[in-house]
Amino acid sequence: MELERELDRELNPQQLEAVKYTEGPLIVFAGAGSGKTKVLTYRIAHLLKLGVSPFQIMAVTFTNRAATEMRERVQQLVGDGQANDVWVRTFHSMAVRILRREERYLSYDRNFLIYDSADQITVMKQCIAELRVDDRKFRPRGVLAEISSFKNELVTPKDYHGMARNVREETIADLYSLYQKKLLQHNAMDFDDLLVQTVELFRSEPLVLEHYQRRFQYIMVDEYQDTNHVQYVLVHQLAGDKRNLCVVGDDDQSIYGWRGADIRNILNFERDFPDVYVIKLEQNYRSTQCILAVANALISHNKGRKPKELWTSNDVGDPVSCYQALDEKDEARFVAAEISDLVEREEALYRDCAVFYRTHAQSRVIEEEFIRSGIPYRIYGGVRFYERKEIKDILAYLRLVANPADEVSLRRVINEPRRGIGDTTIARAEEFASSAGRSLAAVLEHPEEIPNLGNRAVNALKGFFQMINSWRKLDDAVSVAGLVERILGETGYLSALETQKTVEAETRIENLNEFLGVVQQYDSEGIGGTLVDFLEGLALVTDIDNYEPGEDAVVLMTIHGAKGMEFPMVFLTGLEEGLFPHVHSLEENEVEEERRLCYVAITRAKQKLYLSWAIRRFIYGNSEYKLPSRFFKEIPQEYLCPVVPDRFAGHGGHGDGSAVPSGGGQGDGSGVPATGSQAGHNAGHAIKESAAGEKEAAAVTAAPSQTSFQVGETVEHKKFGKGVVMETKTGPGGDMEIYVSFETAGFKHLLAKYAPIKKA
DNA sequence: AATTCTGCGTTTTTT
DNA sequence: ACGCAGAATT
Repeated sequence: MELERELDRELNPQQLEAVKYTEGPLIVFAGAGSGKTKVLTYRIAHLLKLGVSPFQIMAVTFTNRAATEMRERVQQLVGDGQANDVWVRTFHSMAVRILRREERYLSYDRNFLIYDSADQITVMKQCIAELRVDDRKFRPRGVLAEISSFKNELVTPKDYHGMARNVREETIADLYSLYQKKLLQHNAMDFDDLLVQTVELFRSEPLVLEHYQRRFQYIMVDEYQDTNHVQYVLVHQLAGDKRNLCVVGDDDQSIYGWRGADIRNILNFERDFPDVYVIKLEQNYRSTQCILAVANALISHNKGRKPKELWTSNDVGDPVSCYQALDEKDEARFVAAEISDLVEREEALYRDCAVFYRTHAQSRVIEEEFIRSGIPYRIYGGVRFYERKEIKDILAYLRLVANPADEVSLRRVINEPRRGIGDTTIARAEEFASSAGRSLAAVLEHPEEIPNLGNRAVNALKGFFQMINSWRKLDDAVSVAGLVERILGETGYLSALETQKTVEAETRIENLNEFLGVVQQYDSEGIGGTLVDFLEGLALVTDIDNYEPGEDAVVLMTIHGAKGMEFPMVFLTGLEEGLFPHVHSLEENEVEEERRLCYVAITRAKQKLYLSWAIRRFIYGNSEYKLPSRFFKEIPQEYLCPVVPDRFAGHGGHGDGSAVPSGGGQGDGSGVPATGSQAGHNAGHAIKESAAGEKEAAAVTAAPSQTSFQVGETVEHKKFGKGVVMETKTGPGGDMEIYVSFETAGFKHLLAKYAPIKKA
């Protein structure tokens, strides 16, 4: 009743149709900013109003952010009680949920962990080493990328063994098999496995599939253009014969081809379901006419797309500003100055502004400039908090507690902090494990059985596992935060950092405290609460999911990260040939995907769009000259407005036109780093010399006790040749240190015990 | 055994 | 420029 009125008021005819067409297959081609999320949320609300149980509705998204947003908006429409029971999840979290629930059918243990890409690389490196494969030809990242595409296509190791056509492919097949074997042994799945295992579960257990098919009467898929083959199969399995499947997407926004997304999934939907009902949403509610005209013009250069053209009843708006920067620093200065102006003139808040770039590497220069100009900002993506060493260490401990088979974590922490379990010990255990046909983890738990192991190593191992096992017993009794505190204390990890007293160690302690805060937060929320749940949450969440719209800060992110968002002011940077479109995409017909990426970036802007490129850019350590992106040429010039960089004229003091800022900019750009780096070098040498000097001074007072070398003695070094001992002293370990002046090699500081020297 | 040094390949995008 | 792996150094 109330909802009905709201539907009529809030939705345009096409949107309304999409909301009300609930039975049978439906595809909604939803252009950028056409109210796609609105349709999905109202559709869910409408289904609930019709009396459909919330348990019977599933909405699948690609990001947690999209899932959260959708869930919240449904909540606003219908109230908490019902909204919470609707399955609004990402593909991966949906898969995990099903797998955990149906663990009895899996060959994995119920506490299986999710391996992230760093873990995957660790495992793959082991596989490569174990098969004695040439690690120049087969690099972990590359092999994993291939394996990932097999998984996306549901090609098993066995399948691929049959398909391999040459030695290289056979090797890949072997690596694939071994990799899967190891993951199973470690009781871990990678991201792709989550989906593959679910599909396989449904294939081998028709009754289980039937259960989910019966349960989920209405299925909606967001961003359908980004589904890959596994996801496609999964969706079709779930939809079953009932076919109450509604997919929403936009072929022009398909930007995950590199991850196996198959644009044909959306283009061929009408073939898969001949009776499909098709709705197109072409009215844009987000952007100005200018921005939209630019976007339309650009995307029209792609072939093989569904013809469509967005329109809007919004204002014409300002033309799109273009800036030709001298280099990446100049570009950053332009962005910073423009944002400062906007905020000063009260045309925008910081949080209204977003800066997009093609690659993460571009963010640093912009960040530096923002710091200099005092602009609050927040970078999403990039080096994540959870990728720092200390965080990975504590996580590895937690993972090992949750999952004894997790060899990747075991190796990581077994000697961290140092407890006398070195490479030799591990190597011996490995040897024994493979000869006995047992896993490394299993063998290490009973060190007395390992041949050739010294008492010290045996005791160290026993101590280590006693510690781990004591935490395992605590697992359910104590909160995750309690566990973290115990681990940090009992391992001596924290005290080891505390004694270091370096700035770096301080930062690590701070990071660990921050992590503890995250854990305490999790504990206090009291949902689920188990260690496994906690670890799973971390594995499936990314930085970009933590976007806080309330914070007044400029947002910096890659264009991929920006998908699904909108900002009043958008700065799209680095529009250069080779960067955007990226070199890696120039060969094949991947330029179209780059163009779609550019289209996505442009259509994030509501009010004002800025495009910039740099004539010269520092890349891979040297300065390269760049050409403007081809995308500029694909936009009609009448919508563009070049920005004359007069704001920098003050630096140079010349009076006119374009020569001035170039002079001023170059002076700034090249002068600072040149003197800076030179000073850095000199300072480096100076510090080394003075340090040596201090040691010399100290050496005078320290009397050499059990000396085998004396000051003034002539010695011969294996590599440095003849020299004269200038000073001797006793080092911290009681070993003799000597300072020798060699004839050819110069002055050296050596440790008598190790250095290959003898009296001449 | 652990730390520092050196040479090499490398970066597109992420659940 | 940077991070990593293996070598050199302490």
